[in-house]
Amino acid sequence: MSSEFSAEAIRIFKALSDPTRYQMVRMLLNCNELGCVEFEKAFELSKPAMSHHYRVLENAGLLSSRKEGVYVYFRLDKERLERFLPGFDQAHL
Amino acid sequence: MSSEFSAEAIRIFKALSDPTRYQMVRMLLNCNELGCVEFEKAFELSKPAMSHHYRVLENAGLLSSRKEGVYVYFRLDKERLERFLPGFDQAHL
DNA sequence: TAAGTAGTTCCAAAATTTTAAAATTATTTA
DNA sequence: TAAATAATTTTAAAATTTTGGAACTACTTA
Repeated sequence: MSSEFSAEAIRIFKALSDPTRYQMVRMLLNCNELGCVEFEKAFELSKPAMSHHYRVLENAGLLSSRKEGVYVYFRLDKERLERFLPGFDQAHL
Repeated sequence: MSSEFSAEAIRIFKALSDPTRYQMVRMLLNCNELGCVEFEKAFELSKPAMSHHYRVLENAGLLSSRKEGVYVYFRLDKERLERFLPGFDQAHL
């Protein structure tokens, strides 16, 4: 396994090692798509804090975002999740 | 999925989110058992730093240790790893 | 028993991560 | 165009993690 893969794996583990982000990913396992509004409702954090978490997950390649007007929606890259963490969806909900 | 599980999962992701510890676990996927001597040879870190990493992995329940005389050896709890990260061994080496 | 080696614990520092206030950007609508 | 709202970026602070020196514990052996 290449060291390039390792770097990616580490970024993914780091992304999932925060309770907020771990929960966000779990929420996205159920829903096809979720918006900032939903996430901000679920976690009692400021917008900048939430924005930071979106970015960490996006940088790990786990989230993609879509803008609809003034709202932003996120999707989970389940294929990538499955590649690095096969069976995550089964084990973690 | 219980919140107790989540807390455990987070501890496991945190444990694996450090490059040294991630590599340690990968080394243990191959070897049945490895000693501090081997780990200290593999990573250019001080003994206290290595000791810290052993503890983080043990607290996550991923490592168990055995003392033989003055030497300490570690084993990976593959069952636990499989429970929280099914297929980790396949995906990560 | 004294000396030596392996590993841990204590402590403080350096580095990183998490957080939110303030300012900014982008979009909608009055 | 001006006002309002959603989200991001900048900046700085608080919190956590990583690291290693010094001191300590445990075990072996001379």
